[in-house]
Amino acid sequence: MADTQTRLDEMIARLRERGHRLTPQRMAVLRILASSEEHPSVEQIYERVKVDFPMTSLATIYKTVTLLREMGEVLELGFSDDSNRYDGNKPYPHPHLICVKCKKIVDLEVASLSELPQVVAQSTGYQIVSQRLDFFGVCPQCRGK
Amino acid sequence: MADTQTRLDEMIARLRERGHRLTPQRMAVLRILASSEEHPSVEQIYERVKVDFPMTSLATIYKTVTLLREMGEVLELGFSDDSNRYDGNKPYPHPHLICVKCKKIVDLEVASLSELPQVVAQSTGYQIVSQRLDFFGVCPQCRGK
DNA sequence: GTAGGTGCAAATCGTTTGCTGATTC
DNA sequence: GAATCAGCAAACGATTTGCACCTAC
Repeated sequence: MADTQTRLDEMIARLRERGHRLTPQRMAVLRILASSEEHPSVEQIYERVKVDFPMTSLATIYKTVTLLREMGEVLELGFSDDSNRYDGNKPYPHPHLICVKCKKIVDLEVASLSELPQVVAQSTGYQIVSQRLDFFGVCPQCRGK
Repeated sequence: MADTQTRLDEMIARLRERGHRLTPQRMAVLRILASSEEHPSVEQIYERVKVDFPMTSLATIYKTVTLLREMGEVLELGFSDDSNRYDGNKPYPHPHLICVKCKKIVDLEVASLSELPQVVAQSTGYQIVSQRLDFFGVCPQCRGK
């Protein structure tokens, strides 16, 4: 994975290109998304931003995250029964492993998964544009309890 | 796939076992879920039930679908940005192919996908309890336009 | 007869939007 | 200085819930 600073600079550059402003609140959101491994929810980003900027509103976090999603700089993992989660490190579709107990989400590195889109496209005639590969389970930490 | 009547009888039996009643509205929902290939939304089920029972309310459909989901007799495909979709034929997790244009959802039969849970479990130490494998693309019909 | 179901309306919850005043460039 | 952004509150849309009446068993 690219290091945090590089990714942060990348996102900043993309925003500037598009003529967007870099407010302190927005910078805080970018920093969290560039550095976090745990695929935070908007609410979690909000709580962390509030430490430095207590006046920040939830709507502002939503607006920045939505903007980044539309720019393709953040991957949204939507859940119909829970808050959506966001990945600013690898903003393209990739497999995830989700703990049903602690809700932790980690990236899943399994070589055979990367060829799936082509296999599916060939065997179905669909033009594959995206994918969502989630495995739900109990993580080793939660199993121990 | 089991034929519609068999699946319908199965669901009816499971409800009876649990002491649930078979009202006309509920029967209509069961029939739709047992027979439909297209993974209908609650709203779509509602529209079809209303043809025969115009007094039916949306809440009733929701309650029946929720009951069946909790019993494990229906698979819920949740979408954070759209209505959830339901599969009463194969109520266990399996891969789907989703057309991003017409929203059609079809089952995806690719042999290599079925071994994935074990592979993931072994390589990660997680105890896999479920999965969600969705491929998004443009179906052949929509590509033609 | 009674537990469970229906229909209606109100509540919920994550997310989005409209607007006004503030701020970045 | 002007366009964009922040903050607030209200709106949204899918789903859930509370409750009074009804009906399958």
